[in-house]
Amino acid sequence: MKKLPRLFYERDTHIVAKELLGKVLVRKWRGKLLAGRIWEVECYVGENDKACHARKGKTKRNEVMFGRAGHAYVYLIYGMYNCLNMVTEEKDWPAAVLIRGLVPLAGSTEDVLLESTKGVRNFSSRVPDTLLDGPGKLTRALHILRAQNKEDLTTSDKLFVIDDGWVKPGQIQKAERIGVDYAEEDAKLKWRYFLSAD
DNA sequence: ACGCTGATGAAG
DNA sequence: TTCATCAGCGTT
Repeated sequence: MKKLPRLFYERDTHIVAKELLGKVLVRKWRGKLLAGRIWEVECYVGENDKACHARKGKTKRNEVMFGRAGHAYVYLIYGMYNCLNMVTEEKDWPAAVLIRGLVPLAGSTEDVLLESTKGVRNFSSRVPDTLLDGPGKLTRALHILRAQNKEDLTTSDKLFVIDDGWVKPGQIQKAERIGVDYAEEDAKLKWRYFLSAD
């Protein structure tokens, strides 16, 4: 199965976001394969988006968003959690898709995920269904840290996305982004996309 | 509803 | 150098 190519990411952020739903995020860590199906995402688009980290221009933290599409943007939030984004669109147009939720894949993957989270601080929840249902939780479970910032998802063997041919059930749902109350009128934009439970 | 936690960027 | 602010999570 092939990694999604550069051209997949080098498009309108909303198209990339919606097409990422149902794809499989793969992380290789210490010889283990950790994976989940992407279920919920959010768009952050350009310097005019008041919720986007690039709203005040390029900084050391967000510079990867200004680069080529297909790279990972990983940052620390609330001093405790890492968030994973996929950089989209053309160079110098800062935009990305935040990965908010995954569904563990059936079979051994769940066991591997559980095994990989043993001993991780604050990891009291051991139920697979609740392991990956938040942007900070999924990075914790897949061991995605700021060391993975700027990783090239189109060439990396440690972090990438594949299309396994799975077909989405029903329609893509749409809602306001979470936790962006500070973004004034942009807080109301329905730029969160997710699949409904089946 | 709140505490945890520390990088970030803006102010001084 | 200090300070308020966070794209969250878990427990009350």
